[in-house]
Amino acid sequence: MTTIPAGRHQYILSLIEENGTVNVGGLAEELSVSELTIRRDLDQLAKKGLVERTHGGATARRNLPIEPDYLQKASEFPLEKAAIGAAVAKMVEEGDTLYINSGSTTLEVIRCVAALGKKLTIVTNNIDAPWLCKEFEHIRLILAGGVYRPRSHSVSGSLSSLLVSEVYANKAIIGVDGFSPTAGLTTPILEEAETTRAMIEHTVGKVIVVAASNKIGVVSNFKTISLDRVDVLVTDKKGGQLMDQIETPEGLTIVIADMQE
Amino acid sequence: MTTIPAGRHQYILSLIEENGTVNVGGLAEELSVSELTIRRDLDQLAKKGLVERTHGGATARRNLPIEPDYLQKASEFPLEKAAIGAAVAKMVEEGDTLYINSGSTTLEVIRCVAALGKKLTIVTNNIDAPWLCKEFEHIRLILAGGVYRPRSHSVSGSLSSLLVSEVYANKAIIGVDGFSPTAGLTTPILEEAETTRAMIEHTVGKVIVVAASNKIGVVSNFKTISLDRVDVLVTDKKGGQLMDQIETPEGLTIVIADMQE
DNA sequence: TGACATTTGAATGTTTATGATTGTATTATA
DNA sequence: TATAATACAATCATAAACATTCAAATGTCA
Repeated sequence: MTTIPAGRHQYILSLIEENGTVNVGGLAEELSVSELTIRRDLDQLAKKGLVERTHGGATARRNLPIEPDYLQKASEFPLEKAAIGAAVAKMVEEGDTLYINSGSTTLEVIRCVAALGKKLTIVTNNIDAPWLCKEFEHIRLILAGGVYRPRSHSVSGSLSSLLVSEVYANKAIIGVDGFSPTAGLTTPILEEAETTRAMIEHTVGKVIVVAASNKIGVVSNFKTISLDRVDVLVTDKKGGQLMDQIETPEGLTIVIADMQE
Repeated sequence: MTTIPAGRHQYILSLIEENGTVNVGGLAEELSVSELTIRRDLDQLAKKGLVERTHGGATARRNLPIEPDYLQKASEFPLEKAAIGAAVAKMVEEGDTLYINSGSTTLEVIRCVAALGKKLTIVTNNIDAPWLCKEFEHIRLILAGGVYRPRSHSVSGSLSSLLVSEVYANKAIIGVDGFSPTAGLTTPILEEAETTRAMIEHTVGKVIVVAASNKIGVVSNFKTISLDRVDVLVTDKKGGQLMDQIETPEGLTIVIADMQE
């Protein structure tokens, strides 16, 4: 038996693949190392997104294997994001061409929208979108080009706008880092803001902004557009309460995504 | 037991193939050399992309989370492709801007080129490239946009050419499905041919074609360009033998990628 | 033969992995 | 809900693996 960490990791993964779960004590005995070492192994595998850590062991993970820090962000408000994704999916109609920008919330939107089974064209700068859509014949996916940004799993910048300037969509689904009545939509990355703005400018129909409650009232670094171009805000229950306290602009529809549903 | 490096390398590879992992101490004892020598062996194999180096040993190279059929294709000539990738990496210089089209061989090129540690700009339509480059700060990766094609893990078509028409590279590294003195470079997909042609037309330096022996003399469906625009062909040993029988065009340099090296 | 490149091993200081210890958090059971 | 058992997190010391540099042995070519 190999005595190197990587060998243990492989073995643990194969065991999880087979049984669905593993427990710390059993592995420690079987591999003749301390339980502490096993815990560290499992933590490392969990950080890579290969297993799901549980009390006393680990279980198989079904979702995408994606980057740890991104994974963490993606699982920040999983229920809220899933609810928002489902709510947006209801607004999409057969034949739509959708602009969808990058972000963990909009990735969830892509997942829900693609699962509808409707014929759609999705134009996005999210690098994970191909992975989600690879099996769906009914989705025509157009990826924006541009400079790759690992941290945000996206491409952006002026080269992205080049493609966007040639495509017109009838709906835009936009995730933001800040949603504020005064500052409008804001993001922490200049290039992302530019690409998102280009998307909105080339949308002839409704602009739908998705934002969980932790984005409401927040102002990030770079402005995308002001709120008057936004038609619909899809948020969670808590976000709806926050919006009640704010003076909502004219013509903005607020949709509360129900998590119980 | 032979004591030459290449012999050890082959033995180590076979052992990894069989067990999934090897450890430094065990190999050193088994092969009667110092652990330092084993480490150097593993480092060399890792540099060629044949194994994955870990603390204490090495493991079989992790596979990308990619489609089965693509995976199968990618592992068709793994040693040849790794050798070709390493050979191309030697031709790349600090500061280069590279066009690299899609395909399993060129993906291997990206892996080798990215591992060099040199500051580079890579422009590609291969959707798996971000995954390979996500940890490399020294690589600026520009992804071409366009319509996503799941089967080939790429984006292509006229929207891709839009971005390509704005970027000029000083080297192009092109994978093909057919390499023929009479028919030139050919691929089975029209859009891919268009995107590849655009890349070559926007390259001011050398055009390097990579093709394992199973592509030499083959004619696929759609022509990319004729051979007179190709400066270098990088192929494997068997491919070199095939090229000897063919009348090589003027000005075409043929590089044989050595697998033992 | 001599100059040179390649391979190998030794010596060095550094990084990583492991296990013991302590106290805290979580789960199970009465 | 209270309590015991288990799993955990945090810290430290030790050991193993590592990177780096140098020098010796080996092979190659002129």
